[in-house]
Amino acid sequence: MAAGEQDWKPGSFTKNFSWGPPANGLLELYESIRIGFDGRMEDVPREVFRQRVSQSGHSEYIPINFFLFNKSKNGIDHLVADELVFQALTAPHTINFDKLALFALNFSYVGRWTGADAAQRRPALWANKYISERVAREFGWSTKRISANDIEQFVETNPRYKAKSARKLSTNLNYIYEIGHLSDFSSRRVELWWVDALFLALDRLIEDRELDGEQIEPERYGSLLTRSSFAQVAGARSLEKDLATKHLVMLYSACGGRERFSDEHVRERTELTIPDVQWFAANDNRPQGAVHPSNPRILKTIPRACAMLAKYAGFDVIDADELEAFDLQGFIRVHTQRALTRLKDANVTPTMSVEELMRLTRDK
DNA sequence: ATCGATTCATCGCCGTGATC
DNA sequence: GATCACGGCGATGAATCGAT
Repeated sequence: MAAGEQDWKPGSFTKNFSWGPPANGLLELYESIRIGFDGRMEDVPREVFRQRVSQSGHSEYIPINFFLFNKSKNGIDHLVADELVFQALTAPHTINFDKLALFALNFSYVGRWTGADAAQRRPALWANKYISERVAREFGWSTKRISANDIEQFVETNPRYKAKSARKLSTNLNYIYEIGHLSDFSSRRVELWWVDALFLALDRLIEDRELDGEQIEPERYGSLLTRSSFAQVAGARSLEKDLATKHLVMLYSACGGRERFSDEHVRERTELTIPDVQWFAANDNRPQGAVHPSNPRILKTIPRACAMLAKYAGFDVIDADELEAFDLQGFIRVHTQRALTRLKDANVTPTMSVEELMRLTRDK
């Protein structure tokens, strides 16, 4: 397995996907996922997905071989319902989805299926390395310097690249980066797509380890993420992102990792973690938002059932209606006001030490 | 184990539209 | 109006499947 796994092969990426008008971004992918999963957050047999998608007149190979995660369940190939699928099924199509999808492509963990060769488990290492080595390290996320020619030059000069030509792959990759707004990756702020990407990365890393029969304990989620290329390919780095990472990994494990999409698991987990909680089976299946009190930009959409677990992990939960019109500035205002009131109530005096002050503001 | 059928990755050609 | 780059399309041959 060793040799072939490191090879860079274009795979179906030289085949075009019919993205439609550039202004659509990755809408075609978004729709393919919705059709392929038939709107349900459950793993779907690869064969069923393919049939649904090809019947609807969309191409299949690019979604299933580059953007989604494959694994065998009871001997049948399945596509895994993970964070990317969750976003496609529960949120309208926006550039947030496109950027999350670009992350998935660049992160490049798509699992295994029958007939796939070893290299296909990481099908776009050329993109992964182009981003981490050239765009991040050399260009410092100055994305204007990305071009089909530059990609071609990068790929062609790498000894790991195994194909006759690199032109088609390069123009296709550059095209996707453009319509999917890779340029926004230069932001150092914590943004919605980045938060989702972190969850997606953990979903994929954990699944990938599982393919080799390795179960990752929740305590190791953080280091699993750190050792991966997540931080290199998820846009420009910053202290804000580093700080947010800790909170989000905690939220991820609090909600049960990949089990967060199973209401049954979440229910059991909630009853186990918070014994005296009242469980409500909600009719509303729109997701909710978990916001971290330290920074309202740390906003993660989660399955409705996870609300209690998110609160337990120290997040505030906002409802679907609120979420749709989430006003970041307003949220900050309200929270600052509350914090000031708390300080006043706590009789803050000018003679307090920094430590005392910190203790007061840190509570909850 | 064999061999035709099917699926797949790769490549090159073509029409289109942009540019000078 | 010549040239070029683009993505779409489909030909090609290799890999794999599955019926026997």
